Amino acid sequence: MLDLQFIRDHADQVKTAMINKGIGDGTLVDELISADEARRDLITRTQETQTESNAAAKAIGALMKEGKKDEAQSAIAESSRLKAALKDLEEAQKAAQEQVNALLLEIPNVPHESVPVGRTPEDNEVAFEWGAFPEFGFDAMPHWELLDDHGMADFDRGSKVSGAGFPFYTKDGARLQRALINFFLDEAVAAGYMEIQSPLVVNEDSARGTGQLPDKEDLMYEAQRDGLYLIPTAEVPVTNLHRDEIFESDALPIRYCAYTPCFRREAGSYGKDVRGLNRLHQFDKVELVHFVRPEDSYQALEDLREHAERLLQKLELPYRRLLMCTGDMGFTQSKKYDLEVWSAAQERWLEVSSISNFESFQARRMMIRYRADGERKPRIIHTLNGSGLALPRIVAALLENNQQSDGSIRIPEALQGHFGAEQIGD
RNA sequence: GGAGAGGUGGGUGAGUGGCUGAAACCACCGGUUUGCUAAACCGGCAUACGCUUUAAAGGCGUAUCGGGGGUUCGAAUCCCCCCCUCUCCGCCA
Repeated sequence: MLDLQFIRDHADQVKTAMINKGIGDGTLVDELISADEARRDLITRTQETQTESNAAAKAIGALMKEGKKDEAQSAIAESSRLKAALKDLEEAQKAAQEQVNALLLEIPNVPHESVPVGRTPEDNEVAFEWGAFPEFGFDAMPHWELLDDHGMADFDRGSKVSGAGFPFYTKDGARLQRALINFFLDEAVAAGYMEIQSPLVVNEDSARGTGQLPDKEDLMYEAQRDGLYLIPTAEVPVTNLHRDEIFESDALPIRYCAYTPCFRREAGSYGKDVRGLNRLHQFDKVELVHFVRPEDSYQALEDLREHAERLLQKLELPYRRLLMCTGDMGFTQSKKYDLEVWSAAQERWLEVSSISNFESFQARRMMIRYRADGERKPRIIHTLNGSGLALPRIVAALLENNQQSDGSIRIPEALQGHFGAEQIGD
């Protein structure tokens, strides 16, 4: 969420941001500001009454001690009267606070000035392209056929055991998963990230902290009986790791990498968009998370992006980088890049990484702060995250792009050590 | 899952209804002393919110002793629910 004071001081800027993100016409901002005025008025009145009440209670204590029972008695009557007034005020104040909170949660983050204004995915800016599309002298097979030919995955039995979107990986398929996970983690650690393993379920507070609640509960599988959610991304547990903490100034930046399975309920479209590994309910991902000082966050975004891109280059996968436009970037982000790899048989781009700067939007809700040198008041930090990388579509592109005329699949050199072979198939 | 004991400021830890936003000690920051270090001594040291010409700073106030609710004129202290930690038992990778 945004800082209320910031919204008050920059109402027009926030309204423009909402319109550019395609979220309402900005009238919510005016509603919020007037709700906040009402709230503050009630707070002031409540506190004044509370002050009187506290003074009265204190006086009663003193009178009792001196044995002046009669005077104490009339003071108690006065105090009781104040208490009744206080109760009404407190209820009104609580309601006003809730209204402000609810409105505040509906105000999206403000896009960075470098973000292109636009409404649809067509308005995203292709900022960079790398690598050449492979040329085949034969009919290239989509990855689901390649998986099948090499016995690398079993979708049918996955459906039987769990449901659609929960494949088994088998033989070289399972080994390729393991190789990629290790490759991504090793690269991240070499780049200075601290490797951690996180819980795969989180409580409600954590889901709220990173913004999955209250609006996106349909995204997550829920263990209702225990009040827990299966994580849709490691972003949730890893960012919440430092919820309600105050860092010393020399503790930042902190950079984590974490491998986790991710669980997503989202019922997507049908047909070839969701064929094979294109869209799953459970998939594996290495996530990168940064906790940084505000002044460092845009440099950190570029560092994060470059790290993710280096992985694609090492895997020799043609990719492009999109700078997401205001309308397609999401509610909580202030700037976001997507990386998409070229899937040679499907002849389409597949999103494999999403890299975002949230500025203070997440950290404010989670109260993650740091104490700047010489400053008394703690400041909200900035958080960022990005995939480094998500596996299924990497596997899809890897298989499709590297298929050979003899039916075998070449493993990129950088991955051969982790995989333990130069190719799949004879 | 069963039984018991606990959760107080960065840490240890006092505090069983008004004198406690909270003793004391440690850590940390500033100062005095000092050839340097150490020691000693003095001072400071939570967070959020509201008000204050809301630029800071300062001042005033309110709330917070795991979380929520209740009793009371008044709660860290009494009652209820929940969460967490520890010990023992059970179960288990």
